[in-house]
Amino acid sequence: MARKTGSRSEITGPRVQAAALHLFAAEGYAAVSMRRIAQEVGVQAGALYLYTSDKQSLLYDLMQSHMTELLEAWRQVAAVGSPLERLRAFNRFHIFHHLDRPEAVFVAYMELRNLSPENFTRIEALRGRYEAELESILKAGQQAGQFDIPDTKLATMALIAMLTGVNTWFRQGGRLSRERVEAIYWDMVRKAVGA
Amino acid sequence: MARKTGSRSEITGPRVQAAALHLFAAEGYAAVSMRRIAQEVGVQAGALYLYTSDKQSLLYDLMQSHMTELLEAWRQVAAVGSPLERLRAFNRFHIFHHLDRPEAVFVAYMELRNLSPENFTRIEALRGRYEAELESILKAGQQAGQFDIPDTKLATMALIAMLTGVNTWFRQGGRLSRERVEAIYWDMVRKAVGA
DNA sequence: GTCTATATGCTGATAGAC
DNA sequence: GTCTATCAGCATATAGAC
Repeated sequence: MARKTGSRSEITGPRVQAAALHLFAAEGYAAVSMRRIAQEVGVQAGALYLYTSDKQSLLYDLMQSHMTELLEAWRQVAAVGSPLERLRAFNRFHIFHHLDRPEAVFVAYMELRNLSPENFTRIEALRGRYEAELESILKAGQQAGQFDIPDTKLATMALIAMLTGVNTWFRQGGRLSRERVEAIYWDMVRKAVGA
Repeated sequence: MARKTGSRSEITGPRVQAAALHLFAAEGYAAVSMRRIAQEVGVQAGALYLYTSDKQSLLYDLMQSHMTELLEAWRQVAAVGSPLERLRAFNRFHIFHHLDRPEAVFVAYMELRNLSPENFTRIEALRGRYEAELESILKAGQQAGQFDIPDTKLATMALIAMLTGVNTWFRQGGRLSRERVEAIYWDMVRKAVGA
C-alpha cells in the first residue's frame, strides 16, 4: 500500500480504465483531470501516458468497449422464435445489461459531445447497429401481422429511450426487484406495439 | 458594432443567459469558460459578474427557469376532462414544449451533476412536481377502470423517458412533421396504458 | 457598465532521472 | 514502469481605472 514505485504494468492499465470510467461517470469528462485519474489509480500523472495516448483516447476506448460489449452480449442471447418472443428477449436483455453497468451506460450517453468528430462517428455507427437489432424485430412482427406499429423507426427510438430510462431511477434494494421491473416494462412494451 | 464600451444593462443580462445556455448545451458546463461566454456576448469576462454571482448560479438560474416555465406552461393547458383526454393533452404538451426548446431541455438533463448539492435538490423537487402531474393522470385513469397499468410510478417514468427521447432524434424538416410524431407517440402511449 | 490588470491555481502533456 | 520537474496556457474571480 505504501509502495511508491514498482513494476505492475499488468494491472495498472485496467485500473486506469476503471478509474477513468468511475470518475467520468461521477463528474463528467471535462471536469476530471488526468491528475485526478492518476490519484485514483495511485500513480503520478505522467505514468498514465504509458497506458493511453491522451485523454480523448481514454474516453473513446471506454465508449467503444461498452458498445462492442453490448452488441456482442446481445448476439449471444438474440433469440430465435416469434417476433413476440424476440421482443421479450430484447426487453429483458436491455434492462438487465444496462442495470449491470450503470457507469458505462451513463458515460456512453452523456459524453458523446466530448468525442472528437471521428470518434463520434464511430460510436454512432455502433449505436445504429444496436438500434437496427430492435427495429428488425419490430419489422418482422409488423409484417407477420402480430404487431400493430404506425412507424417502426419511431417505435424503435421510443422503446429504447423508455428502457434505457430505467437506469435513471432504479435503485438496488428499492421498492421493486429487477425481475419485477422487467415484467412491468414487458407489459408496457407488449401493449405499446399492439401485441 | 465596433462600440467597445457603453451602458446597455437592459439587454446585456439576458444576452449573458442566452449565451450561457447556447454554449452549455453545445459543449457542456465544465467545458465552457467564463471568457468564452463573455466573448459570445461581446464583453470582457469581468463584466459577466455584474449579471451573475458566479458560474454555478448561471447554470442554476437556467435550469430553474426551465423547470418553472415547464410547470407554468403545463398549468395553462392542463386539461380537464377524462383521464384519456388529459393524457392526450400531456402527450401533446410534453412533445411540443420540449421540441420548442431543445437547448434548455438538454442542459436540464445533462448538467444535473454539475449543480451544487443544494441546487440539485431544488431542481429535483421541481422535476418531481412535473412527474407528479403525469402520475396523477395515470392514477385517475386506473381508478376509473379506463387504464390498465401494473404500476403508475413506473409508467410515469417510462412515459416521460419515452417522450423526452423525441428530442434526441427529431430534426426539423426531416421525414416526419411534429404533428405526425405527436400522433404516432399518442398511439403508443395510449396502447401502453391499456386504453 | 465595462474595461484592463492581476491573484492564485489548475490544465494536458512531455523530458529525462532512476 | 514510475517518478519529478517543467512548459505554456487557461481557469474563476476580484480590484480599481475610466
